[in-house]
Amino acid sequence: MVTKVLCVAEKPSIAKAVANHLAGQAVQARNVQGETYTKNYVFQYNFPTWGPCEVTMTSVRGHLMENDFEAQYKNWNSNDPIVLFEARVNTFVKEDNRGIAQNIERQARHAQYLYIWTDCDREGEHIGSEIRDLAFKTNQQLRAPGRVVRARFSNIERAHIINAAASPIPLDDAQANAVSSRQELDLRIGACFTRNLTLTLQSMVSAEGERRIISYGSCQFPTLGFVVERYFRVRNFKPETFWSIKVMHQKSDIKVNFSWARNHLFDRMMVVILLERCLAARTASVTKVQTKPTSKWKPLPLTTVELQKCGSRFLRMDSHRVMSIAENLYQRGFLSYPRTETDQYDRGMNLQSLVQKQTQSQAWGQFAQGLMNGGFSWPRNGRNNDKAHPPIHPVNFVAPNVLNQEEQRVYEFVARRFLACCSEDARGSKTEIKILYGPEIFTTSGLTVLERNYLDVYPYDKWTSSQQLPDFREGETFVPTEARIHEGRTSPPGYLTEPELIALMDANGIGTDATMAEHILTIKNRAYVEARPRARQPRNEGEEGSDIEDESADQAPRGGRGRGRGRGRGRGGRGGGNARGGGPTTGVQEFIPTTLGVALIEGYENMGFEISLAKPFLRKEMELKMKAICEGRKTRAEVVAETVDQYRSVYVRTQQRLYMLKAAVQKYVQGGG
DNA sequence: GCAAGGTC
Repeated sequence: MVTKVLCVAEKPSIAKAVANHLAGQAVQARNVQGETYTKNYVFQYNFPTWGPCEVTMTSVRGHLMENDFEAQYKNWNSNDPIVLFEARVNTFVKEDNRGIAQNIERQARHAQYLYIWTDCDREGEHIGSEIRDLAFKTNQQLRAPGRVVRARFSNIERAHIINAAASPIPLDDAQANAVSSRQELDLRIGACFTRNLTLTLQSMVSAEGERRIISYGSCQFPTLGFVVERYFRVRNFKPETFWSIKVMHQKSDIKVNFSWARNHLFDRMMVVILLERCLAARTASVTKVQTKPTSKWKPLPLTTVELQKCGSRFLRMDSHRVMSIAENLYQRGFLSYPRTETDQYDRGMNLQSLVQKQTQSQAWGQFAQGLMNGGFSWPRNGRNNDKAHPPIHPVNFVAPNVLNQEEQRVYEFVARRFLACCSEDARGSKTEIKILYGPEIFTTSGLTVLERNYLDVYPYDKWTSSQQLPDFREGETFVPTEARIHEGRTSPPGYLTEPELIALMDANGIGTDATMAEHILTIKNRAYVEARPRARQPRNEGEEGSDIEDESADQAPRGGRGRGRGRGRGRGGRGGGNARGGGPTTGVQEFIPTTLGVALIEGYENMGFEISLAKPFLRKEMELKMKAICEGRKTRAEVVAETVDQYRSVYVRTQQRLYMLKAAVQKYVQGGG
């Protein structure tokens, strides 16, 4: 009797790729009854572990199962929401997964082995356990040891897949349990708090005929919290005046501006005294002239988070839009899988063949050809590897006329980013000049770009030569042409932009690559925040904490706009901001909380619990607990029990201080702002 | 009518 193996992948694209690799040719797809996307692939394969086998390769579409409370808890009004911490939760096949579940049950019936090919991450492990449990229903034999295995793979290169097929490993129940504990907790906590908030506040915040839902979730609330926190930092900002010394020297018809090593001081008298000492010294002396090579590093391989941030910055698309377009391009076979945390390419990947495909392009084909002719350089390695997917890259060339405008922009960005990753860093030469003027040090620097390299294909990065510096020699002295005091004012931070919000979520573990854009959409849809295009230049990257900007005269009036106008709509549309007299927008969205959003966060904050529902710590704690389950330090039951206790206690105390939440809503929403 | 996580 021939040995039969059932292979199941997490998504149709993986099933197809793996089947073709193992079969060594394109395998004819067999339709699954009533299914549009899921196919079965039947072929022969000689597994080193089991010998020649008849293989059926199929797939699911993510999680198969759904959790919900028992029927008696469905009615919001007949139960106190607190019962949801204890209520029985049932797990069942999701409505639109029935066909897929049946397919697995049918195919498993005669299989000797079940080979799971879900992604190698926690969720993948859990999906694998769902598939296994379904297969057990029709085939008890599979319960014997060694009959259910999984593949360890992190990309779909042929050699890698063949290798994975040769070395099956067991499914990791600990990881699956970690996920199922998170599912149960998110459901209980989310449903309990959401029902309570909605039942308590709905009448206060809904317009006539409207029945607004006020939801709580372990991801959406911290996301809102970030927006509100920044909003208050902008509002509470008090500008301060500072002073600095600016030195200019004209030499060989070039005006050179030197900047003060102390940057600036908040004490004008002190600056006056220091300037006087400089002037008293009359001459400045050059203490250092150094020219050395410098480079601008090429970008890292593209992750989902980075794609979303760049979408906001360069493509004028919000994160949700970018993701749906990338998803579409993936399904049409143009881009690789768009949900990945990985910013390293596996050494075994044949990147040159991917570069080769891009030589067809009118726009960047020539650059790609240059890489083929010896310009190729292996991409840098970032710090992340989810062991499930490679960085986002173009898998096939597509002509622009096949795509609509937005698709073109996304495809072009991914392609250019990929080619930039495969190029050399840009090279330049940097000159630093340091002078001593009286007791004070001033510096200036100049940059000459020598080789643009990756910059030629990646216009999203800017690096340009500065003005040529005149010749200065160490020890040389001169009388500066001009030395004066400059007055500036600190300016408030801007409202939170979408790339900043995504960066905060990423850094705090709020949501995943696949869900961050959805959480942002949720807080928009719940009317907790409003988004509008920012009408000014983006702030310097990585300076989120810096409130200092030069040139007070050039400040846009970003602060003191008063509190958000709450439920009022119609503030969208372009050019909503008034900075710089309605100047051009940058395409970056900024978020402002509505009165409701502020009230929710402030209401909970005012309750003064040691753990805040609006801050990311609870989510981080959950992450740690999941890790504990994965490492065998805790059981699923322990984690669920202790977390439920923790939240129940928060919930009970919330009820005692519900008046605070109502007061905050009263103040912000009904008080008219 | 609730969450967050997969996936289309």
